[in-house]
Amino acid sequence: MKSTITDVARHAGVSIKTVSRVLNDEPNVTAKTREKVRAAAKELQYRPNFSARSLAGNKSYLLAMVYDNPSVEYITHLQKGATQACRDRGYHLVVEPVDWDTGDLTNDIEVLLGRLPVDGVILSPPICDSRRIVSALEKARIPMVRICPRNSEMTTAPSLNLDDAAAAFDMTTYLIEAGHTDIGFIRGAASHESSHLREKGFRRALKAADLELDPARIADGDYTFQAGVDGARALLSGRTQPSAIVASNDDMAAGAIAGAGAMGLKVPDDLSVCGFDDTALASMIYPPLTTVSQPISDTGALAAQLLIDRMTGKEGVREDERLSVDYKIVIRGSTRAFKS
Amino acid sequence: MKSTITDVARHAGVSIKTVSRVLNDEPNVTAKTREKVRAAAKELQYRPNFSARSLAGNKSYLLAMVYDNPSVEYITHLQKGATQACRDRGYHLVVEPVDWDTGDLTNDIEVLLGRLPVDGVILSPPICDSRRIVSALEKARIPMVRICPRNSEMTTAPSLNLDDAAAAFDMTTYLIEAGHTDIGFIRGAASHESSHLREKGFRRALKAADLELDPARIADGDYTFQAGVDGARALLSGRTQPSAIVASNDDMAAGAIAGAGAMGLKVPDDLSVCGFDDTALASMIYPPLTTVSQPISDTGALAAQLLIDRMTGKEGVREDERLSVDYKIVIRGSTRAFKS
DNA sequence: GCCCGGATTGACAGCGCTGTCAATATTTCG
DNA sequence: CGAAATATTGACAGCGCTGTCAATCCGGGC
Repeated sequence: MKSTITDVARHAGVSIKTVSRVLNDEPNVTAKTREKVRAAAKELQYRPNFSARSLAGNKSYLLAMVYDNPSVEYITHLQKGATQACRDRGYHLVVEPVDWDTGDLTNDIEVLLGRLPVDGVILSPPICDSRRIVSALEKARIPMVRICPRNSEMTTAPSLNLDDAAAAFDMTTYLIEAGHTDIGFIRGAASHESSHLREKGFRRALKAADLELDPARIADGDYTFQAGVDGARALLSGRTQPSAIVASNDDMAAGAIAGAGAMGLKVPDDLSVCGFDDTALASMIYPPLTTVSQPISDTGALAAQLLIDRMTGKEGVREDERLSVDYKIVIRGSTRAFKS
Repeated sequence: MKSTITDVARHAGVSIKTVSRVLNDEPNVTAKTREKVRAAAKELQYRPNFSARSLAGNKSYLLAMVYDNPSVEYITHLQKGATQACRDRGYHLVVEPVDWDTGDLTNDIEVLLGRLPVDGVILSPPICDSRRIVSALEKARIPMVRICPRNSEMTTAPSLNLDDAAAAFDMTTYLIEAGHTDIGFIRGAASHESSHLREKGFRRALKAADLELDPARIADGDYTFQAGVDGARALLSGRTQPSAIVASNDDMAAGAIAGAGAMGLKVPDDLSVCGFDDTALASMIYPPLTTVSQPISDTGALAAQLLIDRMTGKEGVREDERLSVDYKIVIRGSTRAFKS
């Protein structure tokens, strides 16, 4: 039933090596031979054996995506994009959730590397900033791509960056242009680089518009709904209140809306609130969130692509790449022009 | 640097076959030999080569999880549980999102099967009900576990069921006991078996309490937020209004709350609303949802476990299993006792 | 027509492991 | 105590493929 490369070779009247060449798109095969082999393979419904290929060629055709659990949506989209890119190239994606806090991270990775010979690793935040993991991978000479790393100097491995600072800048500027001059900000988790970048963009936008920033207008947070509730409460309980709040992600924006509601403030009439990430939640709450949409799925695809092309020695892929992906501001119902 | 089984054998002064036996926990090795081999392996930091093992043993130590995109949370939790179970047993999980609607499902699967020799497949809803996929797997003799299949007769492969009907029954009964007698229901997507079971449980609970069901109290839906909005609008715009609504999932419950709000009804004072699944959303909206919590992650783990144990020929795993996993009703703020 | 260089093809040796089965050690029991 | 039964170990042949390198083929220049 299951045909091997030998069957195909016999069927096509060539050597197995030639069949191998055709299947791997190697050069030095005449068009005619190539055709003959393809036909034979097709007729026999031949599928190369994964393990044999891996063993002989010392490649696994497997990429691993290592992640803690930043946000289910984020991960799912990343995965979706990455799998798609893998599939197009004959690769597969193995998922490896690890535990940043409680688990034995290093051990997890060692087990992974030791046991499964993946050809490359996609590191999503905040894992991409684990020095131990990165250096373990470097030592094992396993190619990797880091997604939105906090510290881009840590390694020469390529990374994909969403320009969080620019996005936060644009979002804040949008509020300013809508007339808001007193704007609060709720920070994300300090362990994510995005938190810092978003805050930086926010500050820069105020400065660009010549607006003072009262330190009391910045509240700590950790990307959870509850942090949004608390953040809003902190920001709104002073003697004066900001007319808008920029939350560092959608969950916190939702929390901020809830928190404001609990204090009797209506969004967007009494307070504008905007989020970040354009998660499903953003359009599931009332009012729907004005937020920043980033192409997560494309990012995942790009990561896989980069990794594979790099291994395959494709052109145009230098060491040490820093790619940026697009974003856009999505304006919905949670923000409105300032009215005094 | 990288040690092979031969190195370990030499180091321990035994044959490679004996090393192999120790590593695979096979019988017929004396405790002393076993110890010696273990020590040697440890000292050399030996890691068996995945591909070689797969090739020689005709196993891949890989499970695939095939899914369409029912809900990101659902999938993420399923994955989390499954990976964990895999890791404990030396397996890995490959994710394979496929496109139920637009894509070429059969082709996707064939490519998967042909290219990657997975040892087993976990089918999540609604993929588990694709006759073509199931029979393709059967033909290829690849073990599978189906999660919440709609049609349990389709194959003898084991399946894991969340007892949706019982959960809906309990949830409805809870509302009835809280004094509600006029209860509306918003259906899930017809393509998911869960939708039908949840409706069945709802109906059964009414009957058990001797309550009439007005057909107008059932609204169609498809598990999306918008469907909840529309469903609520439909249910509430009649001459009389129900005092509670059971939505078939959390997203729709959130939609129902929004829809009711838009009509001037306050939840839970004017209307009780409950959801299903206990997604993160459930505690992120105001009021937080009364909902049904099901151990999705455990289900994923169980699925992987079942698959692996079955292949390994473990005891206590019969063909044709139908396992149920627990659920519990989580009462939060979106429901309250009926007041006339 | 003959020789040369490059293009094409094939023979063969593993990759690192497991399955088979035969060889050897150990135990059991009459 | 010896033979038979059983437990433990090892030799060896692949698994299906790719890398290496040698063999063969082809076209062009003289």
